[in-house]
Amino acid sequence: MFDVFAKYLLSKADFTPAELQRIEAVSQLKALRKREVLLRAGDVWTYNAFVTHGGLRTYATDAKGAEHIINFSVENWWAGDQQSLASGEPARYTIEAIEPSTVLLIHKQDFDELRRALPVFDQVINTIIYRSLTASQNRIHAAISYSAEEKYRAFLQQFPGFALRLPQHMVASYLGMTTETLSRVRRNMQ
Amino acid sequence: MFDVFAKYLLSKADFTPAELQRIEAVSQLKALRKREVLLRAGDVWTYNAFVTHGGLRTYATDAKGAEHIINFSVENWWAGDQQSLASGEPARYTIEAIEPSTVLLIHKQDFDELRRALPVFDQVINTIIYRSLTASQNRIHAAISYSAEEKYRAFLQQFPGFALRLPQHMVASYLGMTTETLSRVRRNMQ
DNA sequence: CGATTCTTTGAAAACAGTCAATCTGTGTGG
DNA sequence: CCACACAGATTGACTGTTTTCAAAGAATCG
Repeated sequence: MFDVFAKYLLSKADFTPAELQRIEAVSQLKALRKREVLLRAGDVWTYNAFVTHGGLRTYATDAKGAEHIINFSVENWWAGDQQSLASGEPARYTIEAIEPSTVLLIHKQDFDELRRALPVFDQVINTIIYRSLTASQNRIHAAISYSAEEKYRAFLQQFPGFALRLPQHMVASYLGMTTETLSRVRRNMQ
Repeated sequence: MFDVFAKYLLSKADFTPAELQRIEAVSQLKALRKREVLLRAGDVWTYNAFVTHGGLRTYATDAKGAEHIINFSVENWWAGDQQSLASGEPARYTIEAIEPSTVLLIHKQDFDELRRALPVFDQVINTIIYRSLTASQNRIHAAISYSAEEKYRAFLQQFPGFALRLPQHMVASYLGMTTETLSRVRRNMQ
């Protein structure tokens, strides 16, 4: 399981075996069943989580009980509540496994220490954060500019194949529309 | 002008005079008239820009000629096209002064060097990036979950007073609705 | 003051949401 | 293996919201 993360890191930069070992030493693996919750809204989040297998969703629940998916995290990507992690406040989002999944957890303290001690690691994390910022910006752009159909097309293009792994109502929730609307959009596209 | 930035940095962490001097050495100031463009979509962006006075907007123009405001940057905040900066690709967004403004520019190379050489600076920038990520996430949440009125209310709450400095059609564009809709939302709120 | 930009309003059309029913596929227990 | 329950997807009719288009009114700037 750790080797998935090691492979990921090595694809981003050159890590020595000693460095990888140091990272492994503070990593803990956690297997999640389908629908199992990694973080519940209201709890405080103190980890950085890397998804080695499966897929998770991060969502908010509104006053009417409707869920709004803020983010998907599939294998080789990160999950977590950045706000809670940085501020120590209770998380506003719930993170839940969509499929049977495995995540690799590194505690905030260990993580920050790794960044300080290993320049390569710091560099890699930095790049990832920037990429994540860019992705957020693209999503904002889509959300405020596109029609329902354009949003769906952009989603398919950005995550090819991924839509097949997800129930459609989750895609709809991610795109900010109802299941029914997405269903009709799909019909009109054929 | 640089003292605005120095004050900002000192409010975030302790910088020695020598450190501040080193930062000043690679900073260049640029005054912008109202409507003056700092970055035009299609050009490559190679700076980090800090706004010391005034306010800018970052926007995309769609096929129909409509503008969609991705971001506002007022005094004591940052502006730039992260995607272009990181990738070297042409910028997708245009950055333009809403009011007469002053920005402090640090070239990408100098900036990265400052981060490497000055741990305090690196730390501060890191915090800012995380905060920016959190802000993006909040905005995504609002964009996919809220009604027009809720979006406007959230905007007023998040940037109190700022709405007064902006033409309303820009607020509307930022929130992903038409000027007419925002005008009607405001009427119904009274 | 005149020109321009911004805001508001109304009416119609397009779009997306809601509610309720039906259809589909999957998996479980008998 | 079948019957059934269940979750997900689709559809139709209706409602509500937002956009579009056009025009008029207000505010701002040189």
